[in-house]
Amino acid sequence: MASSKPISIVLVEDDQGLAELIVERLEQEGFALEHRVDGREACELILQTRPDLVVLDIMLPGMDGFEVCRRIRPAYAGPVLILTARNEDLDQILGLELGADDFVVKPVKPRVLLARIRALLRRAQVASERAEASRIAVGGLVVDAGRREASAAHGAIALTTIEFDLLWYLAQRAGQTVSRQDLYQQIFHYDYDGIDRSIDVYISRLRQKLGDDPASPHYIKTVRGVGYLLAGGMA
Amino acid sequence: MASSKPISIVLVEDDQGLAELIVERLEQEGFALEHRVDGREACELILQTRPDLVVLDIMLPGMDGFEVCRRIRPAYAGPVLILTARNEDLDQILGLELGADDFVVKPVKPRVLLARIRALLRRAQVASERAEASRIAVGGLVVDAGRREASAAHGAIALTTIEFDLLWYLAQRAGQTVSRQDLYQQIFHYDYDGIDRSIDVYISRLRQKLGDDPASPHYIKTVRGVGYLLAGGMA
DNA sequence: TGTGTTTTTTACAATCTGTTACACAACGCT
DNA sequence: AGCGTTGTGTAACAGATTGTAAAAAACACA
Repeated sequence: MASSKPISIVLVEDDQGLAELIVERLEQEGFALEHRVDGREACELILQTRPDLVVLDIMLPGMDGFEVCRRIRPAYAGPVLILTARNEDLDQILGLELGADDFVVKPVKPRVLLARIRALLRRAQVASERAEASRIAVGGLVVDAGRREASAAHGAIALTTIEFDLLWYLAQRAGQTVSRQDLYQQIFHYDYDGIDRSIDVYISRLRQKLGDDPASPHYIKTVRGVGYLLAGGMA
Repeated sequence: MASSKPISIVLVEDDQGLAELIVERLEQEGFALEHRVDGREACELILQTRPDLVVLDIMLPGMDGFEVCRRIRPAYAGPVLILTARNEDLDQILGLELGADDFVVKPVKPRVLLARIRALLRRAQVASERAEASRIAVGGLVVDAGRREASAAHGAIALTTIEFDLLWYLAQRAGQTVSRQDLYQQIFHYDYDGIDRSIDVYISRLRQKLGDDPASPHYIKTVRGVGYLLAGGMA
């Protein structure tokens, strides 16, 4: 646990007494704390410094916690822990799906908060070790490995296991042609016999689900004699 | 949670005779004991395995009990019971505030030790129900181990024992595919025979309660040929 | 003991996978 | 352009896997 750089946490809380209590305890535990009272300032700080975790009070002057969460979420992937005074807020937190990872109801005991923080950090650790990236965006298409689904402008698209694996593999190599052999190896884990047409069938089904016309495809292009390629890349 | 799993205790004690006595008696009571003589080794073991309780002698070769306590405390939140030979040590224990939760003066009678252990575990239980990561928020869903229920935008959802255990296990691994085998092992505590369909039935009921459509599920996705996955991860 | 709930089993329906067949498109050659 | 050859798209089907209703068994509790 004792790594070179201390774990950084941004605390957004307008109650000075509580904030001090929390800061003191967490620093004592070896975390590097930054404390902000104002929501707008906090947003900036979070987006600039990318802390390992954010602790966010809902009731704030200027910009409330919900808004802060919404604002940082697109660009900040770390865990967010919400502090809330009233139980009623839970409905909102859930309803808004604003991407909080946990929440603690006030009054907060430092020990409780600490335990939650540790749990979140552990989860985040696991999540970040697990993959290069769990989400790839390419040409208006988002492929999400955590949810095993793709999203286009229309909305989420449910994919079967093989469909997803295929698309994921293509997405990781967006912009380059991927051979049938490669795809076959990847999907079935043994060599391509040169006869099997199943890859073509899955591609066909994928195109159907993505709303792609094979004659002039938006996403999955055919490379005759070789394989396929997912449009995108930065070429 | 898993009431079937035995309570784990790490004993750090260099007196072999006493150690054996304690180990024997506690194992007889159904606890899972790990015994270490060396302080440094003990530290490692504790931090790695996170036992439910630690019994720690003060007089140790290598690293003394005080030091062990200080070292593990930042990362280990469970109860620590100190064994001490001399009455004088009490001052130190109390004065240093090193975070021990109770202490027993040698010579130790196993019956006394047992009673203290039980008392500590009871206390820790209460504390952990409030504090420990007994709740996981993932993609608009909150799974609460304290209440053994889930909440979505609609509100709280009552779950049966198995339904909850299943969901909890999945929630802890949100974003990863979990095999049927794994789930079966976790729920029934013996190996999957490859025929039993009960996991599928529970998943079905969970989806029903969560309001999830299996054809394009929001929460629990099917990974054909393998198992299931709860959509999520961080961010 | 009776009543309501949860667990487990079973059977059948729905969906997904992998194959094949055939239609069509692209290419090469004359 | 005409023709054969090769490659790709996809409908259709059989087998495998998963979804779920329903019945039976086990359990909980008044």
